[in-house]
Amino acid sequence: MAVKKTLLEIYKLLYNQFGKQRWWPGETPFEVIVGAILTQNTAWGNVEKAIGNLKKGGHLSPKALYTLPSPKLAKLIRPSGYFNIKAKRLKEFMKFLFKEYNGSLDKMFSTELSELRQRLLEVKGIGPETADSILLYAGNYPIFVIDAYTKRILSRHKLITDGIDYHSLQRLFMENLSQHTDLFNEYHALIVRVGKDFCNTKPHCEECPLNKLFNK
DNA sequence: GACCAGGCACATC
DNA sequence: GATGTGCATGGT
Repeated sequence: MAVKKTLLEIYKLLYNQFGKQRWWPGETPFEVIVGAILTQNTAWGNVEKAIGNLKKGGHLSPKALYTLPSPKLAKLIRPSGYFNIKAKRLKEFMKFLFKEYNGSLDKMFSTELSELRQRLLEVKGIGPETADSILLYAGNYPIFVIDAYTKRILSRHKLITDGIDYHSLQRLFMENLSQHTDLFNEYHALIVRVGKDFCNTKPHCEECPLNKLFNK
């Protein structure tokens, strides 16, 4: 199986089509983390509104968010949906950050990759995708993020079976690509890009640029 | 008005 | 261990 070749071809095609994505859309590592939690099963546009509210109120820093009362937080992030549960999840992360690293992202991100990943997964509300988004896009660790688009696109083009689990798919990418943060960063961003533009819920997309690779 | 979005935890079988 | 369900807003 020429998986390695295929994955690289997909990357090149997407890169030529869309160019550099320069992800994550967020100004600071902390904003990336907040965005990663808020975007769970939610359209990014709604997340931007929520983040805008936090920014406007001066709450978008570890200390500020740590001390912000949950009900107030929930109200501010209302546009991102699931606001009660997400307020709780953000608070869980803040408790973790302050308890384990004294509120310092630098300290947190000086932890070794697999250890930090495991610890993040122990925080209630942080699952595999959120943890990996935080690690890759806020912490610059070389880890590949899998999301709904990744599964949908590969499955539409019959490269994977539908029920594949997160870590199997993550292994597929990571074992067949060079372990570079920049590559993982761009690749996932490009997948989201082509996903948003072409591979949405409408069953088939004739215009999908990836059709070129897989004899339609 | 239905359907969906860059998940996750928890209940139930 | 697999499958189902609640969480909620805003855009198409």
